[in-house]
Amino acid sequence: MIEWDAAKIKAFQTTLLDWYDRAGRDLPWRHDQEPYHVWVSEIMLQQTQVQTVIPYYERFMDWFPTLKALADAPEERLLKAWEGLGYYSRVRNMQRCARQLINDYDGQWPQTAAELTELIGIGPYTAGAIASIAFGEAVPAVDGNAYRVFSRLLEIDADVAKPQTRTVFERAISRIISRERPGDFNQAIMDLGASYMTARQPDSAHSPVKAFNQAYLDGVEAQYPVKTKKPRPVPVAYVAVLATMADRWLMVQRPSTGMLANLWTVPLLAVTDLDLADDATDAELLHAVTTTFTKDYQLTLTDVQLVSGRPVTHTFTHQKWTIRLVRATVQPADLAYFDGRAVTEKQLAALPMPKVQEKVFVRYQAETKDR
DNA sequence: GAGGCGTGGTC
DNA sequence: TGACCAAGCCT
Repeated sequence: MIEWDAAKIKAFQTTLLDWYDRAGRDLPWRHDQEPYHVWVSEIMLQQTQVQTVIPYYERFMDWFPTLKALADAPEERLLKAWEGLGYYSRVRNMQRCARQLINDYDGQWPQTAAELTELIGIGPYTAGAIASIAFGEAVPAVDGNAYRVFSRLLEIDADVAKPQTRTVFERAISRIISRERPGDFNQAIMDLGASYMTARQPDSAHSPVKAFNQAYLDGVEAQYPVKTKKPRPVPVAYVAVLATMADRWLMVQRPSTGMLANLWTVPLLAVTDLDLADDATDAELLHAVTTTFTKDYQLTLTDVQLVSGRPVTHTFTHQKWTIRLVRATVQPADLAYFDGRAVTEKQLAALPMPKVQEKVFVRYQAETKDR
């Protein structure tokens, strides 16, 4: 890691901010410095690309224009607004944070990063982003862009996959950040990280800060940032039960904790819970599905059949699901004890569902048309 | 502090 | 396909 003197720091600030004034992106959440707007955008942008976020942000502001609207929203509507964005605890934590602000802070945002970190769902990065952008506090906002940009500029060799590395970057950036325009400085770093200083195939030769990019000047840019690899997703097998009662689909809500919390899917049975031998036949599978389904949902399945075709696969960060599809019907009288909903096609649209559920429906329709 | 927690895009 | 990446936080 190299050090910059005061003159070089000043020159870097000027170069970076001049470029940002000239070429910074016009994004919907940059039209003002409302902390609510900054906050919503920053939460959406966690692990998510700008192009994906823009339409979600516009709709979110339409549905929940104020902190109070968000605090008062039904969770189903909230999750619907987030449907397809992933990491769904983000939006549930946002509502908890909105209520926290209203109840404990008189509806007023605290204005320092140190205080913002106390709020639910706001960690070191988001606190720095809100404090600098909305309130002008000269604090770093260390995200993936900052790791990428500053590891190259300063040849920082610390492993960015390790939590304690963040403090290394915070200390370095704290010395370099503009005291006059900290919010613009942090956003300029993000724009730089999304344009010239990308993860793959950076274009440092044309970067406005190439003269400050030590790794580039030394021809070792490809080495940065240093990051250890994550383990591969573990395989998990399910059977999806597409069950109807008259013209209604049987849908169940996932538990309030863990993966896809509180989202809706068709009943999913873990194959490990079916107690099947490795060489089990389709008939044995369907029998096990029928008995397990009855035990789990107090419903009797009839006309149980395997939907032909390949299983649906869906890869999460840490799990790879393989889902076989089973079609069945249930008797209306049984629904009294069903812990879920029997919904029409139209009602289905109001339920927040994960992407993997959409894949299951799409596959089912593809397999059953013209039959 | 390692692992849980989504999705879309690129190579 | 699989591997990796993209404005992280929580437990």
